[in-house]
Amino acid sequence: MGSNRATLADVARRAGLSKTAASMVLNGREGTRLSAEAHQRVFAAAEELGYRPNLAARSLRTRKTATIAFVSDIVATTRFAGDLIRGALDAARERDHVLLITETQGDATFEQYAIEAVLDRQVDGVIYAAMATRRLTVPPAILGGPVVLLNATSSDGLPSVVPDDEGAGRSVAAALLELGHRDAIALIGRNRLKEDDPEVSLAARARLHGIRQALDEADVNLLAECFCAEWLPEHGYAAMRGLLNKPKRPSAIICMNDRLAFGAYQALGEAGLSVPEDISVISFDDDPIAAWLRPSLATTALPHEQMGRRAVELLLDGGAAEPSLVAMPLRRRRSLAPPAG
Amino acid sequence: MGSNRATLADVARRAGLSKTAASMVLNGREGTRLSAEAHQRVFAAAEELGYRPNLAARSLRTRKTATIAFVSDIVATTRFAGDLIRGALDAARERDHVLLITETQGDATFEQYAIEAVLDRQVDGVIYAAMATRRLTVPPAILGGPVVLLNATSSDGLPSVVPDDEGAGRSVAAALLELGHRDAIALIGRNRLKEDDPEVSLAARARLHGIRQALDEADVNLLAECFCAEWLPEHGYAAMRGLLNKPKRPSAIICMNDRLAFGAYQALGEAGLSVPEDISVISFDDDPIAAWLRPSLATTALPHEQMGRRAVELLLDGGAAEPSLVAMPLRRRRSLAPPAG
DNA sequence: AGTGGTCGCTAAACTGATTTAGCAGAGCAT
DNA sequence: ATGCTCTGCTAAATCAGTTTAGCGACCACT
Repeated sequence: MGSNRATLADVARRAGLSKTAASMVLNGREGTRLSAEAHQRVFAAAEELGYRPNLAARSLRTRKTATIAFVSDIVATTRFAGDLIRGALDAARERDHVLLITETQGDATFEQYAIEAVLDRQVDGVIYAAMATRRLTVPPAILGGPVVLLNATSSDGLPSVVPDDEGAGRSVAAALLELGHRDAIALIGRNRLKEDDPEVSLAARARLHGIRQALDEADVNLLAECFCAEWLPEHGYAAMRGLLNKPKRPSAIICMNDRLAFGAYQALGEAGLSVPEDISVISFDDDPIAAWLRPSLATTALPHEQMGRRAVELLLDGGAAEPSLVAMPLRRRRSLAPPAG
Repeated sequence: MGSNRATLADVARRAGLSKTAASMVLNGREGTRLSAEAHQRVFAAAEELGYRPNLAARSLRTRKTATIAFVSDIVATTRFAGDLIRGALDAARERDHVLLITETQGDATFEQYAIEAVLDRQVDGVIYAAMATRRLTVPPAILGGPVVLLNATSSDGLPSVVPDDEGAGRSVAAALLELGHRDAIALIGRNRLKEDDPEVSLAARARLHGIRQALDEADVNLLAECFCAEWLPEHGYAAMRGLLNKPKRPSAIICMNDRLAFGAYQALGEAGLSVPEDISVISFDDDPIAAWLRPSLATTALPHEQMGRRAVELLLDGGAAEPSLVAMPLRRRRSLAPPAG
């Protein structure tokens, strides 16, 4: 692609100057003593020839490629990935960079390949992204240059970007307390594995912690806590059915994510109960289905686009090594109401 | 990143040979007359030094970068995008290529920028992808090299990859006919704009055509056809309510996509009707929600991963200029049953 | 002895930029 | 006239590969 493009030498020749002069003018180098007229001639020549520098040649010399690698474990299985990438893409464009994307699929061989591929291309930095917020170990090979962890933390003291799940937990609990819910709040989605193993999830523990903190402050205890093997609709459905079989019916449900809430809605619908008149529901993530549900589901949004953007900013503009928390905004929707009379 | 890496000159020196020899051996050039022993020494030296070629230097000379640009309008933000990208990523890796991703957001300025950015980086080819299957005009700037259209066609006679929506329409109708549905099949999701303007959508027209074709062959007419301004749950909900208000209740519903079907489910649930005992539902796309619904929704899957893969294959291995259709497999799920006796 | 061919290998050019080191000429002071 | 600085610019090296052209040694044949 893009053969027969004008080179710097062409520009210099047309301007009647040397390559050196042309290079300096086009790069806006300060402290050079080229005349105003020389500047004019170079700019004019570049313009006329439609000159665009050959970045391969430039980066051979400068070791900069204006390219960032976005290495992730699994892009495809979650549709949140798109927003992460989009945020990164936007921020990269603003800084005149592009994104080289690779996926490891959690496979060591693929990871090895992905890392070699990006290092061979001399990227200026690596964003190492995880699809589930978790702690991980960064492959040593990429530590030679700038690295930012996205949706993950590590023990290497690298800058990282993660959502503020604990804050989200507090918001969620506060939203219910505010409406007057107190002693009949149930929680769906406890999960030992996710809560105890930071390499599986950091979100579960943080969300739970935030919820507990806000409830404790108001001196409120949870009515019930349901454990779920996974955070999928079918588990939310089963948990909700279980709750409805108990003597005391909850006035509000907190689901650990929107898919669980979706399942809970199904169980409530079958039981002939209506949201929010009979039971309020609130959850986490702001999955697209949250807005599609009837009634629309109140939730706290994972700020993926902002996170992607922040990661690029940290990488290129530099930033502290401690984790950078991105707020999860509360989306108040129709699934919330004060407890029934 | 990756400074102090061994260079070809280092390898050559260690092997006691010239750069030329080392280059030829490592590239497996045929017709060269280097001794077996020279080969050994070069390979050993490269291995020992952990040599990896500097791709910037190589591509400066060869004008190949082993990099493909993935330029899309707003693909990266939709939940299907992940699969498109993943398929492309996999196929690219198999051929030792990587993907440079940019997004135009349908904005001419961004598109200009994206195209310059990838051309400046001397990519070996461009995959130009659209979020909605449609006809579009390719920016002339990228026509200098290989281009493949993904989820789109154009009048430029470029190779392209699109889903077989017409075939999917036939499968959907056939699935219902097979179960015995005949005179009470309703369609939700007619839309003039999508059907008539190929720059908006190619899917609507093709799906409709496929459905009609299969029904005509069986000499069956649609009971009703509902027009929807958009293909979102709320529109499916409204359309379904409208259908239930009519004297003759349909035995089966075809929705033009899963989001419409989701809305239809909501209306059916409120009306106290059950799927599939009272009404069968089938649709298009295989959105993740299709499997989460209760009962799970039968649908035809958009083969995004395969499409992404095919696009890379066409680009690198060459292929015919006519559109390459990728089959949309039917997912038989619980929302289908014979019409109620 | 001279010629031609093959074998195994290398020197040097080349890709297109950036960057270092330095040159020619003008102006000024001594 | 000499030395000095300043101005405005350029030659050449450099980055790390690929590729072209060709060299010296050895052998066979006339």
